[in-house]
Amino acid sequence: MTKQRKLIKEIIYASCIHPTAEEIFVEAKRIMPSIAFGTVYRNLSLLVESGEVRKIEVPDGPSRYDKTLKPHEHLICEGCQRVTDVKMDGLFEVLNEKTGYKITGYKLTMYYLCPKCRKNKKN
Amino acid sequence: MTKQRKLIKEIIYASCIHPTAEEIFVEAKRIMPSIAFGTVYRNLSLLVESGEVRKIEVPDGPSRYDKTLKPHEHLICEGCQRVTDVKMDGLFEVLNEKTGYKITGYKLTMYYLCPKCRKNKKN
DNA sequence: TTAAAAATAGGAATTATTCTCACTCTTGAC
DNA sequence: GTCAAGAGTGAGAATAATTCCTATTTTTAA
Repeated sequence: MTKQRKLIKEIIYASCIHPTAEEIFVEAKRIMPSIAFGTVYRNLSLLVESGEVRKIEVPDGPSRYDKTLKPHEHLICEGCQRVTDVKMDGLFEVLNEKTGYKITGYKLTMYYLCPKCRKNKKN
Repeated sequence: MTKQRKLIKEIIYASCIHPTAEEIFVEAKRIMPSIAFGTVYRNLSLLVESGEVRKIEVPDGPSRYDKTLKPHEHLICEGCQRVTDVKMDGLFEVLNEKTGYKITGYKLTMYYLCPKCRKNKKN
């Protein structure tokens, strides 16, 4: 684990905003000014592959990255695009059963209107 | 509904391969040689927005488009990346209940190894 | 039929991401 | 220690997917 990769992982684990590669890069550069954008991307791929970090694909925007401490799903607000975590136990089993296939993984993203945006829409 | 949009929708509805924007463009151009790539993208967005067509985001590849006749989910093979449909009733209710939020929509993609790829991997 | 509005073709521009490569760090055998 | 091999980095070029721009064409509706 190089110091660059360690730093990138720490930034993700310290953040609660599900940062984009660019946001991670900016924060990393603040701490280690020599770091390159390509290094951030390369290490993000490796961290995702090793399961230490999760990639969230966002429609019409750059991917976001998340820690993998506890399994959870994502809710994206259709107003402000902000990502929220939501715990949901036993979904894997439900999907395996419902499909009848041997599923190796899944990606679930749900959409809603967060309280703030619902309020704004009314006005 | 312009004739370009109609053509694009028909191509998607006639296809069973969940075509990419490019594949749609190639087929559309065969029938209407003057059509432009930008027109395909613009109309795909409009068709998705109106709910006539569904967009499937594929990790590490261009998005694919699908008809919306019957509700169903998608299985992507981790070997060949091919997309397969799978019917799953009552999932919306499950998610609404499990999360406790008023969900407006969701996107579920499941991963597996299709029979062909499983066989190839063994050899 | 004619003016306004909407959509198109074609290509340039943008965005997110990956690739290339010269250089710099380890690291482990001697 | 030191030297060679391999892994990883920084900087920027390249690519892929998609969106944007604009002059022109088509449609609409008065």
